[in-house]
Order: sequence, then structure tokens, then C-alpha cells
Amino acid sequence: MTGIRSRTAASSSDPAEERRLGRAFFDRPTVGVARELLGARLRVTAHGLTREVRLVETEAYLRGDEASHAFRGPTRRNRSMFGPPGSLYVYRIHQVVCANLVTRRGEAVLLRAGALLAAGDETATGPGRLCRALGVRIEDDGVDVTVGSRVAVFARRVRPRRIGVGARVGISRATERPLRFWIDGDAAVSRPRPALRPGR
DNA sequence: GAAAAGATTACCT
DNA sequence: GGTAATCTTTTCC
Repeated sequence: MTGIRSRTAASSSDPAEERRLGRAFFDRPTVGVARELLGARLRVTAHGLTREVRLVETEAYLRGDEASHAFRGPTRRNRSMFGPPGSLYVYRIHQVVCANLVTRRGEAVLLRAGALLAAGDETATGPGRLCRALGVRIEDDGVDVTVGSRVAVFARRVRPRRIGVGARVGISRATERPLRFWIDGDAAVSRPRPALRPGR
């Protein structure tokens, strides 16, 4: 189709190795999903344009987690977090939007950074920039990524050698929990904020 | 209805 | 290192 699409297909999307992640992948404990999404590919098609990233940084938000938007139960904004596993939860913060993948009811994985596959491996660092780079919009809130062609997630082909673990970014409660994960040593992860310091 | 806060980012010193 | 921008949702009175 488009030039970008064919470059993507030629360089990184061997159809023989595409394995789309389905409901069962997301219907598991959230920390495991957050870790296994590292290296997975997220593909978004909007306005006839397809963009794709390899995820390199994620965060888990759990039940009973004071930092989670779902902590006080469903509201208009967070209702997608209570949808089926594999739902997209997109919320607006200041002037940007951020995207999560819902796991089990009321839990989700925030997508913090990814390497853009069709743009010379440029990195989209930060959840707002990641969504902007992919073309994710607030209207994508609630989209089921396990069906349809708008948004799809594909399993990683190789397990990351080392996964960094640290505190989540930008929260004011439950700030110490080691629920942020990144591919340690990956070229796309330049310096993803310090890991949780032992004993502090 | 009013006020505060925010899972961010860009720009400042 | 710190803070302003900027606006929707949530919370409180």
C-alpha cells in the first residue's frame, strides 16, 4: 500500500512470524503481561496509515493500587479499565493522551515507550509521545485490540536478555512499588530513569 | 457549581 | 534541578 507500510513489511514484519496476541494473553496477572509486552509490537491503523512500535517500557497498575485510576472504582473516565482483557484504555492528561492495555478487570499496563519501526528506529519516549507517534487518539478508548484492524498487538519474537525494574513515573501515591519494566540495555532505551534503589 | 489534581511534556535556571 | 502550560475529570461544598 503506502511506502511506509512496505518498508515496515520488508524490515520487520515477516508475515510468517506474526502472532497476534489474543484475549488469553491479556487475561493473566498484570505484572506478567507488562513484562511480556516488552519487545511486542503494537500496530495502529488510522486514516489509512499504519504505524508500528516495538514496546520497550511498560508499567503495571493493579487492583488495590492507590496510584491506579481504577482505585476508587469505575468512573466515566476509567470505565475502559473494567472492560474485557485486551481493551485499550486511553485517557487525557494535560495536553496529551496515554494508552493502556487492560488485563484483568480493573487492571492495566501503561505503554510508556517504544521504538518506531517505520521511522529509522526512532524512539518514542514517554506515554504521551508514544501515542502521538502512533496516532492513538482519545476516541480509541475502549477499542478491543484482539479483534479488528484498528489496533493490534503482536507477540515478541525474542525474550529480552535483561528486564529493568523500577518505580513508576509521575505518580504521587504508591510511589515505591517496583512496577515499571523496561528492556535493559536495548538500543532504544537510552536512559529510562533510575532503577529502584535497594534499601531506600 | 467551584476548586483541585493530574499515570505529562517542554522549557527554564 | 524546578516549574508553567493547559484542560478535563473528579471531588467537594
